Amino acid sequence: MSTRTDAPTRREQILKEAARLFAERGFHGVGVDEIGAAVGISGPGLYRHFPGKDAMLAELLVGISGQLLTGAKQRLKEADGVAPGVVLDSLIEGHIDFALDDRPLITLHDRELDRLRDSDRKLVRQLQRQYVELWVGIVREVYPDLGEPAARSAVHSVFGLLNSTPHLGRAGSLPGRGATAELLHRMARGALAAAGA
Amino acid sequence: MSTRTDAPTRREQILKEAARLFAERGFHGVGVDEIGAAVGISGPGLYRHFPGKDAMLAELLVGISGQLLTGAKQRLKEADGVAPGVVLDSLIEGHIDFALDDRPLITLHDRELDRLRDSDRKLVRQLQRQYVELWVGIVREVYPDLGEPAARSAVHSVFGLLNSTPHLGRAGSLPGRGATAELLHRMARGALAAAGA
DNA sequence: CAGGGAGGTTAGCGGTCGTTAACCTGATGG
DNA sequence: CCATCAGGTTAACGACCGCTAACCTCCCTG
Repeated sequence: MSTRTDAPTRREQILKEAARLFAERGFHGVGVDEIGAAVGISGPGLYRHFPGKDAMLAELLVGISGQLLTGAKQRLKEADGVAPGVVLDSLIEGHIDFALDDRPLITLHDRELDRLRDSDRKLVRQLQRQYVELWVGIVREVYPDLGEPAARSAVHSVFGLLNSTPHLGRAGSLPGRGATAELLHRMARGALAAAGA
Repeated sequence: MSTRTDAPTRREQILKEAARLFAERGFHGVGVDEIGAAVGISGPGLYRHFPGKDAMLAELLVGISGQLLTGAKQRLKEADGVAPGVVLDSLIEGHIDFALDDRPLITLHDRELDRLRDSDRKLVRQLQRQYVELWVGIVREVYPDLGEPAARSAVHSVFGLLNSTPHLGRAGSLPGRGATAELLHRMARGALAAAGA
């Protein structure tokens, strides 16, 4: 499992705060001085850790896409031979965990992609595409009547459903993390079941 | 019905192009010169039609929220006495029409709200809240076992599902508008049915 | 036919923002 | 004990951007 207990490095602090600020006010809406202030240093001090503001966004987005993909691949590998429906449940669970634990990153994920340099954007798009195709494969195993274009549309729509977590009461008005996760899971399965008919 | 056939006014041209540009590159990522160029005039000419860049965004967001709400109220009124399931279908259909016909606006809707002046933002939030509550009421009629917080979460998630249209192949890779609308509709019903169990 | 408003134009101001330059400081290791 | 270097600091530059000023040109109307 290797859950980290060490103190976060300065670089990680910066990335975390930058993600939060970018998600709140948009990439262009946040100045480097604000990011610096959020970690207790001021403005240009950030350039000791990153070559520029763009690089922070790039590292965040590549990191998100890579994490989602490798997590899914891991779950795929661990569940070898089990029923495809169970594998699908595992994928859904992984995505929900991510959406609930890293809301700012989920927000950035589909909001600021176009602010990247061409090469970075291509990389992120490629990782995203792999992730989608992995889902499409499993979904079509569970619902063989679903054509490939329809399955892809359905998967994107389920992502929309699962990524709605930032809109669910910023305050603690929602009925606890576990119940929310379970509700989202049921809805995702219900949506996919309805798609495959 | 009053479907418009007249030529769009300059103001409407500007709003449409501004919506597209804001959705593509973010509010802060678009300059007034670009908006002007998109309608064939240049930069400061926009100030003959709007008091500022903020005002364009405000009018767009208030317009979206208002249109969604009044459309839903209309559907509610027309369907008086019919089964709540049918009313829910009508709400879903209205939302899908909007999401498919005005993708840039749907994108702006949940992306640039925080760039508004306080008063405008409050207004938009109020319209959005009314829209959500209207849905929650109908959903709870159809699925009486659903508690109010769960119903609200479910509604937000269904919005996430329906608003995923911008992510469905920008090119014509998706299987036609009618089929897409039908798929989204089925998935929304499936998700809600799964939530209410 | 005068004139005035609607709807453009270009020039330019003021502020903000990303980035660089130059400098400082405390820990670290030979 | 001195050299080095990681990790800060402030000052300032250059570009960009929203907006205003000043001006021009139709078109419509009394």
